[in-house]
Order: sequence, then C-alpha cells, then structure tokens
Amino acid sequence: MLGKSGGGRGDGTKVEMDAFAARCRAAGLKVTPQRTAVYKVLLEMEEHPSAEVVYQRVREVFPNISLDTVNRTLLSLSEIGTASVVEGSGDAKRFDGNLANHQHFKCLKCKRIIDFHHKAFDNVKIPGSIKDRFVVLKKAVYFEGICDLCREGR
Amino acid sequence: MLGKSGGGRGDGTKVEMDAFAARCRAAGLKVTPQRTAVYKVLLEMEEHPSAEVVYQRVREVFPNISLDTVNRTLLSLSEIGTASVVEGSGDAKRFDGNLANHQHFKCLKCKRIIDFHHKAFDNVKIPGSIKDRFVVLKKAVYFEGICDLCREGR
DNA sequence: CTCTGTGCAAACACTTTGCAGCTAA
DNA sequence: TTAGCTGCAAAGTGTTTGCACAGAG
Repeated sequence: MLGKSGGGRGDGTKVEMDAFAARCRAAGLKVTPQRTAVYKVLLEMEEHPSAEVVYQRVREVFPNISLDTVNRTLLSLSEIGTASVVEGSGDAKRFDGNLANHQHFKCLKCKRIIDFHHKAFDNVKIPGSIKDRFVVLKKAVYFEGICDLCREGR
Repeated sequence: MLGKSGGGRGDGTKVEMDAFAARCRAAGLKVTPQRTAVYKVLLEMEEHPSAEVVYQRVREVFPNISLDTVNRTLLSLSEIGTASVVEGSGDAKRFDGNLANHQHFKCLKCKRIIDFHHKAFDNVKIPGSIKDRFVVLKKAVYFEGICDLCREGR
C-alpha cells in the first residue's frame, strides 16, 4: 500500500469524489460541501471513527459544521451504501449467559440477538498478521439481517 | 431441546445456581439475592437481553431492585467470566468508508477498530439452518482483544 | 462486626427530533 | 423556485458515579 495517492484506501482522489457525487445524485441526495467533507474524512481515516471523531476532524476544514450534520450524513451514507456501520456497534450492551461456543445472528429490525451453533465456526484460525500484533481475547462469527418474525408479520 | 427442565440451556437448575454461588465466592463477590436473581434471569432468556430487559424481568420476582444494580451485576458477572458481553455491543456507532471485503479487530482498551483482510474469511458459508430462517445481509468475522499500542505503551 | 452491595439521584455520553433559514439543482 | 439540507436547541435513551444505609460473610 503506497502513500497518499496510491489509490488503495485512505485518500479522497478526484475519481473517488466524483463517484461519490454521482452516487448521491443517483440516490436523490444533494451534493453539499458538508457531505463531501464528511465523506472525505471518512475515507482518510483508517480506524473506523465514531461520529464524534469525524466531527472533530471535519471541523478542521469546516469550523461551522455541527455534530448533527455529521451524524445525519454518516447515516445517509450508510443508507445509500456509500459507507457502512461497523457490525454490532451502536446499540446498548447485550449480555450473554451462555458460555458454550456459539455464534450470533442479530436482527437489524427488532434487535433480537439469536444464538446458533455451527461447528465449523468454532475454530476460526487467527491470521498470523493479527496474532503477531494483537492479543486476541475473543473471536466471533457474526451475521446481521432480518429475522423470521420481522420478515413475515410486521 | 426439551422443555423447562431439559438441562440444555435456559433454566436455573440447582446445580447451576450452586456453581454460580461458588464462582462468586471464589472471586470475592458476595452472593446476594439480587445477584442470584439477575443471573437466573440471564440464564432463562434465550435472546441476549439488554440491562433494561433483564431489569424488567427481574422486577417480576424482585420488585424493589434498581436498574443500577442490574447493570452493575451484569458487568460484574462479565468480569468474573460467568457471563459475557455480546461482541461489539455497547459503544457508539462506528462508521466505515471501506466497502471492500475486510474484517475488524477491536481493541477493548482504546476502542480502536482496525481493519485486516484475510481471504479465507471472505467467503464464510452461511449454515443452512440460518439461511432458511433469516435474511442475512451482512456476515462478519470479528476479533476483540488488546492492540499493539495498548499492550506496550500505556 | 466489617466491608461489600444496594437503591436513589444526579451527571454524562450519544443519538434523535423539530424547526427556521439556507442552498444545490 | 423549491425540495432537501444545515445548524441550533431540546428531549430521549443508556451508562456511570457518589453516597448513606442494609445485609452477607
């Protein structure tokens, strides 16, 4: 991965920004300077920022922007598929009394978290590149989607 | 999985409750009726509840308990390893501008979320039992632990 | 008897909502 | 011009903290 203009990730090249503008227009969203700035910051940041962090960063070039706008923009971008929310984040803590090996499926609509157990997932191998840098305390396979109840009924 | 006393999961059998008491004592936690009630409810609930939901349920048998106690108890139980917090849950939303296939490692100390990419994880197979019941919109392999910076420095 | 745990209340952090004026198209 | 966006302010939800009393060990 090269530097600033390597084209990999982490820079807001003209091509990327044009694609962004096109995508907004296609979705019926206006291309405002605030939106553009938020998106650019999001691309530049390697570690998935919270709205607050994006806000701090965007303010460096756009001192008048409000946290709400950043929040709303990030949500909009997630909706049109230009960004995404990191799996699982954003809701209240959920507790689990089941200590056996298992995996979770979370319904994005009703927020239920449902256990399942698929043996093949019990022994996910931690890649060497991770094991070398970090202490891994928990490994998980995790699915999100719409559950049976939400799909039918309401 | 059988009914209430099948012994699988979801019931607070005497054996389980005794083991719980032992574990508390071993960790230096007192075995109070509130703690016991919270733990029992957690075992009985199939879908990982938030503190609020546990609270509502515990109140049915313990009308005077406070939400704080439930919260603190759930946290304590997680600390001594008798329960756990569902991966990822509990913090602010995190956003991701990287749409390419990748996985996340989250540092439990500094809350950084770090991308990595391990090809073998890109095509995790969704078990049939899940595919039949749910619409899966996102699949993820996710690790939690302590990152390089937190491990050394502070 | 002692020290931890509980309940209450206030403080905090994050998100959501309503609204008036602004602006991209 | 006009529908959608922004900024501000207030309210909502979930979590944390401090303290006095009560109860487990």
